[in-house]
Amino acid sequence: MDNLEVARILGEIADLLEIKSDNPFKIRAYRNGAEIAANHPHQLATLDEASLREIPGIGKDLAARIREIADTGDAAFHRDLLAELPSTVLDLLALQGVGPKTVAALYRDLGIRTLDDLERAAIDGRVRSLRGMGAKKEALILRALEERRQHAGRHLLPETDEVATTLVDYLRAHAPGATVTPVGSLRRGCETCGDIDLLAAGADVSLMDHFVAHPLVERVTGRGDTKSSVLIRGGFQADLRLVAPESRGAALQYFTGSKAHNIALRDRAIGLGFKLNEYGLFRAGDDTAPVAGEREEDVYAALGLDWIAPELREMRGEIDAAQARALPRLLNLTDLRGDLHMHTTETDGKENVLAMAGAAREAGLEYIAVTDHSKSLAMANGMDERRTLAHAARIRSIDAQGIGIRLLAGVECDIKPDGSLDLADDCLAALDLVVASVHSGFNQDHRQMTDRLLRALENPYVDVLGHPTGRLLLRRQPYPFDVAAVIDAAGARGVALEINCQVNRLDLSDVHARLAKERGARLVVSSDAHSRSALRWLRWGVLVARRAWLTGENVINTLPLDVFRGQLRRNQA
DNA sequence: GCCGTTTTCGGCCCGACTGTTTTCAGTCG
Repeated sequence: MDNLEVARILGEIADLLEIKSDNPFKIRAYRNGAEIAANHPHQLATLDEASLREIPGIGKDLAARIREIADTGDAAFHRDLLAELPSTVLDLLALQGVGPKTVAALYRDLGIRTLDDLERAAIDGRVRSLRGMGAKKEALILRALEERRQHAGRHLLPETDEVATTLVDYLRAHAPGATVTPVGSLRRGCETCGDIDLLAAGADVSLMDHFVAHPLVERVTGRGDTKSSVLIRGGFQADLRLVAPESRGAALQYFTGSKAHNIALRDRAIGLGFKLNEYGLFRAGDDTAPVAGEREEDVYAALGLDWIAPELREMRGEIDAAQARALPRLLNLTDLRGDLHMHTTETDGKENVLAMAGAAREAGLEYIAVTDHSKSLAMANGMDERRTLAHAARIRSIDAQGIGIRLLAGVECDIKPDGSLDLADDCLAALDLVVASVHSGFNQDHRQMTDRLLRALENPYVDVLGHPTGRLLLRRQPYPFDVAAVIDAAGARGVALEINCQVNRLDLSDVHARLAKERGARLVVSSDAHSRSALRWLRWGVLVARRAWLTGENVINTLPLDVFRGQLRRNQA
């Protein structure tokens, strides 16, 4: 019983209570409990009730529920709720614009239990018969259903990584002599993954028996000696492929993809008188002795190419660059010296400045900017000018104590709908760094949103444009605006563009970040952490940066603090 | 459901936006 499963059940309880219009604070307690479980560094299932109760936010009831889940796999309270409401209504809740009240009304008055039920009702015009619903709401629901369809079956990268890691560890334990590696979109670092592809080289066929018997496996959809497919709880498909050790490199290459990259590579092989498949690179007409196959590097080398990092294998020019020996030296996580976007208990973060600084120091960072929210974000307890300056004074006073990491006093300042900033210029000027972000008014049209962002960039105290496109992966498209124009304006004014590492944002995307690099804009990779554990997310932003062909030189928070400060827009001549 | 304690009860981040209204309910963040 891992923490994620505990979190899933607590989260479902919260959702079900919400649909039932139960006490909002009780709902919050369960939701908070789910978040605690998902982010707790230790296995909750190994803690007794007294130890669980020591965790802030876990009281008598939640401790008992977590113990029950750990011991029995579920909680009676959860089962009772599911007896009142079918679990399929939880799918409705995931639709953009559909909340618990709507779900409750749909279920109670129209008997809608599933997404299919809802789609039929919306098409038939039955949804508008409900109090408070009209034609627009119906259209909204149909659009949300369509968006969901586009994303169906895909999962966020970290979620996929977590399940894959569980499977890989398990397979390695059952095949100690073999090498087991995640391949496919996960190895390429794609922002979302459709399935989990695993490669085992040098394992006995019996590994397949272990694979299909894994406790997370819900259904076995294919079972062979070299390839098996299963459905994993949580909606993942996972494939395991077995190859001989001498084919490991070729198989890694083949199963990592992308498809387009592989087609181009095989085409190149043919042109050079070879044949490339998952078993090796062979001279045409001779399948017996491979030219390369054990090491992936050798496959590329035999084709006259430098080894290409998996993140680049998307047919975006990597083969030409590899042939020209001109591939970039990609950014590494250890290159990052600073993190420029994080929140504390001053607004909606979970930890105080000192705790966040300590976690960043432990993560090996040399400096951080503390950037709590500005006043427009009332739900996050955003700061007005007075609080912003007082907070900055506290941050600087902690910094002055010398705590082994340097602190910058910043703010994440809202960009208002007209493009003005949420805090007065003299306040922004008094800080070390300002991240400016859009958090509301997403429904402006292309022209309005472009003007809004361009106007924000004109403010001389804006140093970084935070999560520039506002997208939420698998949930919300970027707001419409002229991305190239905004990138150009940022580049011209010396404003850095953020790669936000929140796992459902990853914003800028790889494609836009690469555009930014090509247009000469500078970038930063920032965690947007609201808790200590979220600093780990920097890893995902680095993957985006790598997929964007970024090197350390393109990302200014790789610089030592004194040099970095000179690169901030506010400190430029 | 959790928390604190001068309080074992009473408080718990709440404003913007939308679509439905005729003064508000629901959703989002």
